[in-house]
Order: sequence, then structure tokens, then C-alpha cells
Amino acid sequence: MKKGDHLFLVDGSGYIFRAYHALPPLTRKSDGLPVGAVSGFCNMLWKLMQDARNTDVGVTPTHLAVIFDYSSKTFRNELYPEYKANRSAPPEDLIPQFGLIRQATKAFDLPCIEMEGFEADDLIATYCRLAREAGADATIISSDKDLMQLVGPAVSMYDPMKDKEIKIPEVIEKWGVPPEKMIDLQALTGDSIDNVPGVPGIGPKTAALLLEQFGDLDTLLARAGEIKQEKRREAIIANAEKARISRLLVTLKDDVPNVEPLEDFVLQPPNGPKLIAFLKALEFTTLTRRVAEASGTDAAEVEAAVVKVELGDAAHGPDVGAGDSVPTSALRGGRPEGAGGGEAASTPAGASPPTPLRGEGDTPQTLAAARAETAASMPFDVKSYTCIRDIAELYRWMDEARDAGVVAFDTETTSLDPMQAELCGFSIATAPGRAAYVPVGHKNGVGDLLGGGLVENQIPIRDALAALKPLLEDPSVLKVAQNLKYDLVVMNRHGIDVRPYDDTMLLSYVVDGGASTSHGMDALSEKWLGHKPIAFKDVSGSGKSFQTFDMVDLERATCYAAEDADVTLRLWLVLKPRLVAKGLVSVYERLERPLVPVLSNMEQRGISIDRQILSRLSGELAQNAARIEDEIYALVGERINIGSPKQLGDILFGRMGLPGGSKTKTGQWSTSAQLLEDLAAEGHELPRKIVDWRQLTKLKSTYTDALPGFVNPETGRVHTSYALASTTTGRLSSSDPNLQNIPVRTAEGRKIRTAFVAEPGHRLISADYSQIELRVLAHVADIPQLKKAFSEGADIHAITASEMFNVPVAGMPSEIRRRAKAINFGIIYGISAFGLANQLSIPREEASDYIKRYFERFPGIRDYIEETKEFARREGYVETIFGRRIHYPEIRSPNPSVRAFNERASTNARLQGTAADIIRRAMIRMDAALVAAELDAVRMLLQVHDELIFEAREEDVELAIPVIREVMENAAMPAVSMSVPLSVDARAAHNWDEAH
DNA sequence: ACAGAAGCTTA
DNA sequence: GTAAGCTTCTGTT
Repeated sequence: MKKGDHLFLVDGSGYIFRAYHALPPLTRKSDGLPVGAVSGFCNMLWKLMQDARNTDVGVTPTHLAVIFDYSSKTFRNELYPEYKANRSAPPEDLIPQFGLIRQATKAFDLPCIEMEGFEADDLIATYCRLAREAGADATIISSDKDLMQLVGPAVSMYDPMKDKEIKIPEVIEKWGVPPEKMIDLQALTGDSIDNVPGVPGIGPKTAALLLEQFGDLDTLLARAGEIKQEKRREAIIANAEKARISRLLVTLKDDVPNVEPLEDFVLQPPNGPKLIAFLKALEFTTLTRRVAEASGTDAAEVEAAVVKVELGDAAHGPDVGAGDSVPTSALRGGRPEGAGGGEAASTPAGASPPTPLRGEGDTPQTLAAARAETAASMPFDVKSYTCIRDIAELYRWMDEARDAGVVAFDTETTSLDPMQAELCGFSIATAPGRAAYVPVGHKNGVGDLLGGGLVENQIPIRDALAALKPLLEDPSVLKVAQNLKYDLVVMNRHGIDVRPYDDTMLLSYVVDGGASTSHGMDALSEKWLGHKPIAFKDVSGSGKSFQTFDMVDLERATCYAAEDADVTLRLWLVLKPRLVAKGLVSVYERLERPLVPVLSNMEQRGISIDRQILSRLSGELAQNAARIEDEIYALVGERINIGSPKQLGDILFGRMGLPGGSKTKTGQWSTSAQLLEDLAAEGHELPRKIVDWRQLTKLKSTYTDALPGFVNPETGRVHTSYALASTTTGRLSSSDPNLQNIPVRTAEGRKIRTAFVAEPGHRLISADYSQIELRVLAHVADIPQLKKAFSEGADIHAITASEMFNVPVAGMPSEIRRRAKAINFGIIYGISAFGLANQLSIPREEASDYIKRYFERFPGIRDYIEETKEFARREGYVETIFGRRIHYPEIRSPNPSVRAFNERASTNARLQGTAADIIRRAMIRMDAALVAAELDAVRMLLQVHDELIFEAREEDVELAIPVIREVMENAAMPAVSMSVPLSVDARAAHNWDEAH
């Protein structure tokens, strides 16, 4: 072996265990004897060997060996008799697979390595060392954390089941420590599976923290007395010896004697017929075909090998054939490869007769009432749903939907992020109780992880979508979905549009805005249908047991997915009439529904970020934060966790006795920035440093470190997700990542904005409304002075100050203007003397006096606030000028503080909600206006409440800006003619910072 | 693994 | 004083 060579070491024992346990329980049981792990293992080996011949692939093995555990007794048992003592025998159905995997390895003509007294991990460690010393690289095919200590510049790991490489950064990401500290970390945490004791009560997070603080295990144990947390300190002192033994147990032995020379591992082309004989014996038809194609062998000519299966003795030696043997086919019950999972239930003919939605006589009102009644009262029967696996049946359902004229539609995918989600299937409902699921991308368990492996008898995705597309785009059929934007992004990516449509989430948002906390389907179903649908996590699991939807067996998938469509259709039947009854149709049709494709497009476009800028910033922030950290430690005298407000409070106000500390509601000392700033102003050194440290670490963790992880690998851009129905006021919200709170206030923070960039040859255009909420206030409250000021383009805060304090605008002290500005914002937020006093750091009496004076000068605003409260109390809601209703069910609460809160929120909601409606109207019209100006290439990317960000070709910028301003400034028209002009500032630049 | 609190970012 | 979302810490399950 020489420099440039690449050794692959497959952790055979680890692989089979992991593959077995990764199978969902249902699939495993119904499959009789799973050879899924063996199939997955063969697929994986084959793929690795294919890559070796494909020089386009970056990492290609020149040497390969598969390593196994020999037996359970190793040198570690001498050290610690309890090692692996509580490990139970492998599950019965797993036992035969150990032998099969060894046989598979031999069928591939690959070295099958094991040694008595040593674990596979020790052999792997030894071969890694040998490869390293020869100047070669090594890749360990495993994801076992016990092996991560081996990772280094020349050694990486590869998780074949997640198709993920594990190098130094990945180890740090997962465990918080670099590979060379993994041994110390494991010594502290122990391992319950292997019965490595560790220190009780110390988990990976704490261990990483301690190692970060003390450097390594020996230092930690020597200086354990310095640990601040009592419980932790005691635990470590008491268990120091256990930690030392644990370290011996988890340290891999990289000098196992008498190992095979690496030269024996040189990768040879596989022996086609020999391999095929084995694969045929196990009925791995797909892989048999692939191998036959690749090796130019006629598979039909090859006779299946006789494969014996060991029963009994599980992780045992090379003498295959010991114990009773039976042919595999007998054990596998003759099932074809990978036929895991139950067959989905199909509807018995004649069950649940469809209630047609078209063709009923009667008046619209009684019809609607009858439909709503049916929808709410008819029981749910998830067993009655159909799983469509036949193209002719799918076409019959498409016809049925077309006849009904309304169809509920839902997609099932592998991810919450619609830009990365893969379609698993879709469901439709044509009448209450009549729904079906069409699986198109469900996979078998581990058996087919690397390449294909679709569950059999699914309609090919192309064919299914070809049948679906005409229905989704049929102008005479209404499609109903819950949160359609998600499904729209997914379907758009498959070249399918959806129109016309209704969205039950948005119907609920318009009908019940403010009254329901969530407009999610489960909540709506319980509220309107009195039915609790199957929870997603009951189908897909959560946490460790989570599996993507494509791994869910078809029966359960059908129950879940078809029920969602059924629920959606019934919700529509209930909610649509209520929309009409409450006179909210135009709010829904003008402000909500049309925004769905607009946002879908914005999300799909995404925005470019410059990762280099972020990574440079991240480095700078880390350095500066580390410097401040050291200064803080020096001032405090010990290495506290600065990120812990609890520890910080104890030090600042407890031990150091700084003044002015107030308590939060849980009895902790408050360490808010405001309070620390005050202390800093009094000349204390430490609070200033803490504030600075917090700013730097916040910028680093939330922005510079997190944003690059959101870059979509296919598009190279960041695609946020906008929620249409998550705020009470009508604003949008942004998440994953939130692009509505990118820093702007400080110079340091603004640097992050420079990383949001336009494509080459393009510019970002930022257009934002100036003082939109104050303008709305001036309009709705009809305040002459404010209207005049806005019409003249005057400085509104200065005018306010001038009115209140009788000082001329010219030469006004900035402090006076600042106070007026705070009052103006206070008004928008539903002012209180308490809040204003806090904001301005003045006594409450003084704040109260300001407010009084303000209302004397602007009596119209006091009237407006009083009218709003009265209306809200009487009706239980307030309205924006476009008729959006926002409910405040608690406004009549007997609790004065709850009531006061609702009063403030409702006065604010009219203003914030109206402003939100205005920018929604602008967004809805924007595309058409740009197209009309032949600016189709100008793309709206982001919305930040009062700002829109566009990307435009350089040559389009000049023309685009006036079009954008025009649309935004006239967005209220013609529904409302505002008595105050709206004003928009727009600017173009290469990055968001300069454009803003 | 999850939930709540505290803190910080935006409009 | 309004409206959001994300990270870290902390304690519980």
C-alpha cells in the first residue's frame, strides 16, 4: 500500500446490527425472516465496488476488507468482567443473518477478517494505523460512535445508510468535541449497551462542556474540585476510578498483532457468476440483474448457489455450516425480495357509497347546511380508505373527482422542507368518508438502501403524476388542501400547477383569526369535526424512532394520508359556508388565497448567500468572543458558563454583590441587556463585557453559523418558509431560516446582510414603506396635524415633538425628538405609562404626564383608541380597513391585566393588521405589474413586514424601481382611498446591506 | 427527547 | 406597551 491508495474498512458486525434495528417493527414482523440486512449489505458492497471503477467519484477504494467481531470474549473482559455483560442475546430472527453476511462477503471475493480476542473495532483501528503509516487514506464504513476516535486527516467514516460522510467537523458537530477527545468523552458518558460505566449523570453534552473547560480527562479528574455545579462535582470525584476504567475499555487497540498484510486487501473485479449464484439463491432479483449487466454475465445461465443458514450461535466464527442448516427459501416463505410490510387495505366493493357533491337538488343554503352536517356527523373509518396501486383504478378515481367537481388533495413527502421533500405519495378525497392514497415512492427497509428499492406494485411516479396533472390543472374542478402552499411547492417542482383551489387553513384563519391559536389540521378537525386524526408521529415515530414517510408501510400510510384528505374535504364543507355567512369572502379571496402562489414562487426562488463572507465573519466573531471570554474569566476568577443566565446572576449579584438586580418570575436574578447596560453605565466592567459577548455569540450561532446550513444543495440558495396563518394580526412569519430578523441595528450585525447577494450581473432591490403604521394611524384616526406632516414629507417624530413641547423643528435637541419617537411607537403598541417609562428609563409619573400631554394635542388619537376598545369589547374582535377580523376572546376578562393586555393588542392589531393587508395587496399585484412593464425577469424574493426584496438584472433595475414603488404606494387602492400618501424608499445594490 | 424560561434578533 | 422565530440552558420524562 502506498500514498494515494485508499483503504475501505467495512464494519460488518456493526452494519448488520444497525440495519436490523433500523427496520420498523411492523415491516420486520410481517416479513417472516428478514434478509433485509443481508440485501442492504450486498447493495452497499456492490455500490462501493462500482464507485471504485467510476473515476468521476471523488473517493474510490483501492483496497477493501470487511471486518467482523469474532466472539463476545475479548481482552476487555480481563480488564472489567462486566464489560458487555448485560448485552442480551441477539434477536432470534437476526441470528441467521450473521452467517449469511459472511457468505456474502466471500461471494464478493472480499477479505473477511476477524480475530479471536479482539473486537472488529480494534482490527479497524489497527488497519487504519497501518494505512496511515503507509501514507494512504482510509474510510471506515460505519457510523458507530466507538470508531469516531479514529477520525483524522487521513481517516474518515462513511454512513452507508444515511449516505453521509463523517469527518472531523461532523464529529465535532455531533459530539461537541474533536475526534481525539472522543475517548475521554466516552469515558465520562459510558455506554449502557456495552456496560461501560462512565460517570453517572454525565451525558454527552455535559461531558463535552467539561472537556472544553478542562482540556482532557486527566486534568478534569485532577481539578474536579473546581467544578461549580455541586451534583456534577460530587459525581465526578466519586466516580473518577470508573472513568479511568471506562477510558481503557473504550480506547481501541491499534496494534493487534499478526494481522493480515494490507496487500491482501487489493480490490479485485468481482467474479460475476460466483456472485450471481449467491444473489440468486437469496432471490435478490434487482441486484442480480445489476451485477449481470455490469459483469456481462447472463444471469439465466447461472444456477443459484446452495446457501446454508446457521441457526443458533450468533456472532460466531468462520466455521460456517455448524449447527442445523436449512435452505433459505424455507425460512423466507417464498416471498420475493424485499416484500416487507403489509398490503394496504382496499375498499370492499360497495362500502361507504360516495355522497356526490354535485347533482343534488335544493337551494344553495340548505345544500350547504346539509353538506356541513354530513361532513361533521359522518363517522370516520380509516380502514375503508383505498390504497391505489393500479393505474386503471387511479384513472377511475380521477374521473370520480372530476364528476364531484371538488376534490381534497394532500401530498406525503420525506421532509417538512418542500424544497427538499421527495414525493412519497398523494391522497385525494371525493366525498366525506371516501378517500384514497396513491403511494409512488415508498421504499422497503434496509434491504434497498442504496439504489432503488421501491415497494413493489406502486404506480410509477411518472405515470401517477401524468394521471393527476390534468385534474389538478382542470379549471372546472376545485382542489381543496390544508396549507396548500406546501403542496404547491412540491407539485411545482414536478411541473404541475394547482388551480383553482381553496385552502382550509386560510379559511379558518379568515373566519377565526385570533380566536384559535392554531389553524393546523389536527386542531381544526377536533374543533369542527370532533374527530382526532391519526397523529403524524404515530405513523412516522419521533426522535430516535423517526422514519421518513417513504419507509412507512402502505397500510398505515394509507390510513393516515387518506384520512388527511378526508378531514380536509370535510373541513372545507364546514368552513366555506361560514366564510360566506360572515361576509368575509372578499378578505379571503383578495388578501389570502391569491398570496399562496406568490409566496410559493418566492420560496422556490430563494436568495443567494455568500458563504465565504459568513465563514470569515464567523471566524472573527469566534476570535473576539474568545478574547472577551478570557477577560470575563479573569474578572470572575473562574471559568463559568457565560451563556447561563443562572450562573451569571449568581456571580454578578450574589458573589460580587453588584447593585440593582431584580428577579424574574421564576426567582432568578435578571441579567437582561437593559439591566447590564445600566450597570455598565455606572462604571462596572463585567456587565459591559457580558453584553458584548452575548452580541457576538448571538450573531455567530444564530446567523453566521446557521445560515450556510440552509443553503439548498440543488439550487445553491436559501429558501425560507413563509407562514400565512401563524400571526394574529395578518402579518406573515418566516422560518427555516427566519429571514425577517436578520440584524440591521448594529454595524457588526449589518455585516451579516452583506452576505445576502445578487447573482452576477444582477442587483438586489430593497423597497420599504416609510412609517406605514403611523400613516395608517393618521388615516384611520383622522389626525389633521399628522396627515399634513405626511403630505408634506416632514419628519413625523420632530413634528410630534414640536406639537407636544412647543419647540420649533429647526434645531430641535435630539433627546426631545427621541422621546416623541418613543411615544409614537408607544401609541402603535397600545401605550401604557409603565411601558413608556421603561422604554425611556424615566419615572412612571413623567411618562404618564407625556401621554396626557400627547392626548391633549392629538385628541383624535385618544378617541380612536377608546372607540377601538369599545368596539372590541362589544364585538369581541377588531377590523382592519380591509375588513380582516382579529378576535380577542379575552377582552372582557375580569382580570384587569389580561383585559389591559387585550386592549393594547387589539388597538395595535388594527394598525399592524392594516399595514400587513396593504403589503399583501402589493405583493399580490406585483408580478402582473412587472410583466406588464416587460420586466418578467425581475423576481420578488423576500418580505420583511414593510419591505420587499427583489432580484433584477442590472439593465432592468432603473425601470423596475418605479414600477415597484407605484404598486406599493397604490396598494390600498381602489378598495380604500387613503387620506395619507404611502411613501416607499427603494434602492438597488449588490448586497442587502447596501440596498437597504 | 422534550418543554419552558431567558435572552436576543427583526418590524 | 405590539407582532414574530431561534438558541441556549435547565429540569423533567
